[in-house]
Amino acid sequence: MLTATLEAPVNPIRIMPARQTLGHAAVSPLATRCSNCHLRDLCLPCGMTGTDVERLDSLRFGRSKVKVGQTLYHEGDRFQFIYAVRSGTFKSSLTLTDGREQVSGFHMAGELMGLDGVAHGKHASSATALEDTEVCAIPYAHLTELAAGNSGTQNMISRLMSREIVREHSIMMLLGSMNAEERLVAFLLNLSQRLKARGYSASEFHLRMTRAEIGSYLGMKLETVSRTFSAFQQQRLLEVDKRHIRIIDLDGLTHAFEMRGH
Amino acid sequence: MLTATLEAPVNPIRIMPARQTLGHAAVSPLATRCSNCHLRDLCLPCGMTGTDVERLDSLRFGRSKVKVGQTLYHEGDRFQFIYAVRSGTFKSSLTLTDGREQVSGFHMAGELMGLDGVAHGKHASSATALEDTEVCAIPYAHLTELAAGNSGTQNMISRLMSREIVREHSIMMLLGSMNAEERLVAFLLNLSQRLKARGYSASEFHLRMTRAEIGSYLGMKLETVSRTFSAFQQQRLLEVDKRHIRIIDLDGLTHAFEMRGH
DNA sequence: CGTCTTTTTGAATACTGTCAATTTAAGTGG
DNA sequence: CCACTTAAATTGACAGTATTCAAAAAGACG
Repeated sequence: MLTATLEAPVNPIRIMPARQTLGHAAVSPLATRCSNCHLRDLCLPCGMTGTDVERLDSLRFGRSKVKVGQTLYHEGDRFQFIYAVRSGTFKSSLTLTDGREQVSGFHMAGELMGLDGVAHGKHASSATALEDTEVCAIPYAHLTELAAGNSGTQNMISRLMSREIVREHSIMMLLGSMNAEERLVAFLLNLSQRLKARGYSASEFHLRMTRAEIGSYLGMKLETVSRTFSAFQQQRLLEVDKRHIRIIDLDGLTHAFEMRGH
Repeated sequence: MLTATLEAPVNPIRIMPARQTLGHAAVSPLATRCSNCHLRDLCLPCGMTGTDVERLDSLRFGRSKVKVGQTLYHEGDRFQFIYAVRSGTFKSSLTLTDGREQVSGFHMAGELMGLDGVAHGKHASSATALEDTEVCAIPYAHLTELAAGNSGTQNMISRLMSREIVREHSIMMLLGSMNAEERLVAFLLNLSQRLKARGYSASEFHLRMTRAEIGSYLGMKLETVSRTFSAFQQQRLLEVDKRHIRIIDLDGLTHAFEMRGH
């Protein structure tokens, strides 16, 4: 049914060298140091002490721009790097045995991708850019070396992984016990919070993903996603214009979300 | 609706000292050493080298018997130990805002519980024994100390956590993209494999959990679980007698499982 | 031996999915 | 730049699956 020629182009991604000689060479490398990064409170260094964060600076890693539609890594690729989103949005996804795609997460600035590759040395999911993006590519081997001599770093890795486990728990809860409306509310409130934490408006934002991708993530069909958006709009809880969302009645939404079990 | 007096008794669990003086004291302590444990290929030491496993023996940890219905730890409890199942079966579960229980996993011999507590220092789920059980209670602080001086141990921890992430991915796939029959087949095949890996029959086994617990885990109602079992029985794929399951037609089941998307 | 839990099954309902048509937006190439 | 093609989103009508409510049977447990 699908014409293969129309698949999103999957070009190889080049990792930029850690140190790119530019006109402003004196400051540019600093930007790739964790301790100075504007995302440091959201990203790898989150929860680390100041001295431990400085130790993190001995990590030398490259940055890479990934254009919309490009794939940063594929399910099954050898696991070498974990990636931190610097800007833009990614989705991660798995391919089902019948070839369909199952979206397993969305990632924005400061969030990590690829931790599922540690288990077997191969990426267990694929990461695709939903808009033009930039990532830090952190060599996992370097990170473990650093952790070997520094328990703060080691604890950070463990905490990050555990956080991922907890995060997935909550998605399991969502998929296992909520109806379509509750799922969509949970999704929107989660997005809203994460955007707020990044300095964006919590009440008005632009979705970077299609209805099909939202549906795949939430375990519902794209038509149901669309219908549920329309229903919320009619109830005056949201204003929806394609991918532009404005939350009108946050309490109403939250209420709809919590009224499971009557 | 529920009478509080009928809740399963939640007695405090006593952790037995690592070294209990018994008649056969000469061999008993060895049983708690990872390198000699009959579960070593499934449990913590899985994938470690021989010398690293021996280093694991410097971990001193206690064992604990947990009776059916008792809870090993509760959601929100301070996180101190990770637990390895020695014998019996556990469920982990979360409590939803409306008070209902969401089962997030089942755990059998050699499997670890509690890794979700690393993230915030509190257990993110509760663990309840589905039959009389025994666990090793491994102090997480000791484990990280050991890992600080031994990269093999550190990698083990990371791998185990990543494995948990991958495992949860597959449950998300299940919940997000399968219908009732497919979910139940996936569940049974998974149980079957895990039992086989532990030396039990892959084709005939006893379920330790109720229909309601299976349903909660698989995102369906207990009645649907029951009906689906009955349907499989009518199709001569299974023999079901309450909790006793016999797989008659493994290929048929597997086929039913893979025929998503026709 | 009676009580309570667990399981099974039926009937009716509700929700989500499927199929299809339409609209709008986005991207491509002349 | 416009015509054309393709993708994304919305909406309706209908079908199908899972849930809800209810009742009964079978175990489990004290």
